[in-house]
Amino acid sequence: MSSGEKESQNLVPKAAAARLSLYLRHLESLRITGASTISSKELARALGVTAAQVRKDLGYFGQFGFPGIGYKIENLIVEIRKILGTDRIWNVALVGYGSLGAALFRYRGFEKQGFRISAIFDNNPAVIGQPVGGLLVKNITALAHAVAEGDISLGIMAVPAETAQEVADALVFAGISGIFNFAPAVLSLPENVAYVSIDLAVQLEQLSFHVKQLREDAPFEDPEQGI
Amino acid sequence: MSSGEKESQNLVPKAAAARLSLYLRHLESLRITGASTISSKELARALGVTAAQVRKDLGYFGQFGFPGIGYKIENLIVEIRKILGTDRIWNVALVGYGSLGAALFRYRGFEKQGFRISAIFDNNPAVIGQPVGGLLVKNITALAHAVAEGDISLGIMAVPAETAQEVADALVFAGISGIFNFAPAVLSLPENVAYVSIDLAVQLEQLSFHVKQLREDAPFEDPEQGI
DNA sequence: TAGATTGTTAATCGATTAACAATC
DNA sequence: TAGATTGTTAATCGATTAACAATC
Repeated sequence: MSSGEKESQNLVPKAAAARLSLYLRHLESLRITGASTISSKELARALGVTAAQVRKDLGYFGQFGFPGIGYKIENLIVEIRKILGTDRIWNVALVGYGSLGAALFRYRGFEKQGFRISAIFDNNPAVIGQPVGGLLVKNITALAHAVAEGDISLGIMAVPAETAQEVADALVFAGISGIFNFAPAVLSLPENVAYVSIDLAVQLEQLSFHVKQLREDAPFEDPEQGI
Repeated sequence: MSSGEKESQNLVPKAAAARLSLYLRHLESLRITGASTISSKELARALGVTAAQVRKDLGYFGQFGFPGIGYKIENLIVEIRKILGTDRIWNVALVGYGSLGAALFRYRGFEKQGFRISAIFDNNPAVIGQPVGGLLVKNITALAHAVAEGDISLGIMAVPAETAQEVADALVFAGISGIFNFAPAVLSLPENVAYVSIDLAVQLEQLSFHVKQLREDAPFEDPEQGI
């Protein structure tokens, strides 16, 4: 508890970090247009947020802009990548090679951002040993060894809810630093393991909730309704 | 602008609605254990939130509990389903039958919550006409007709970023009420169309960011670190 | 220089938590 | 009755927005 130890803790709203990814995505899409600078106002407009928020979000991490000019796109891309940790390659273990796991393995968007699925695991004898894009699906019992060998620090879980906690425990035991979970379950993890979870059904439920809310707020069919 | 028109607008924090889905998920998993009531404290503990938050979240929608007792699980499931709009079947159009689209179609979690993918569309001649689990992949040009015919009100987009906006426009034109988007793009949609978006690469970036933050906050390797 | 735009402080807004009377 | 727990108000906390001096 010496002074300063809590300094770096929670100064950054987590929503700010989430927006950083979206800024990056837009900046990368701008590169091909040949633009070289962008203002917080333009970036905000493209993302549907306020200019003040763009500047504040970036301000949590440093000073990247030029008054009167804006931000240099190439430079900002590099800086945001550093912040997010995608200025490097991350080796990722995929656990669960069902249809979702297979789709995630084939998904091109990951490697574009430096995430390389370098090992695949399952517990199903029918898929263990199967060759997949240059890899072999391994028995989940080989996880710890492969993680250590392959310098793997992230795990993607595409397994049923029933086995989710035990797979998570195995990933933690293997020494993984972060878990991206698709199983519809809350995982208990040690504090030093990072955690992002998506439940696809929950997201669809949110959509139906929003649809319902819109209908309640506009009880009479009025497709051209203004502000 | 007559009085009262804004009443139902934004009394409910959107984070509250998101948690409702998680409460529901946990309650459903409890059913098989035979428990019949649960307190806000127990529910909170299982989800990693505070008991006050559980009560407040539910309080936005009504009074579902019994002082001194807690909530009746069966009853609360029914009520949350009503709130989320999953007390009915939603027909869903899946647009984009690549590997992600195929995985989403096979995903069992959707139908459990009442979402039925009842039509599949693509623009690729190689997959159009292909039979898939009792359906045929249709040409995306048939969207509007099929949506009207099939009482479809939600759309899932599993298409590349490049075509995302035009697919979204087609869904809107076809009269869809909500879009679940997996394309890494910000969509422009009319205000009366609900919208949930997941960018898988963005989620992985968030994970690497959190891993990086944990490492910065604990510069010296200390796997047994306490609170 | 005048116009544009940043970085940052202060003001506002919204969401979470704590506390407790009412109820079973 | 005593103990448990809700629903809700008030207090706290955190995040967003507005404003503006500094800068190019």
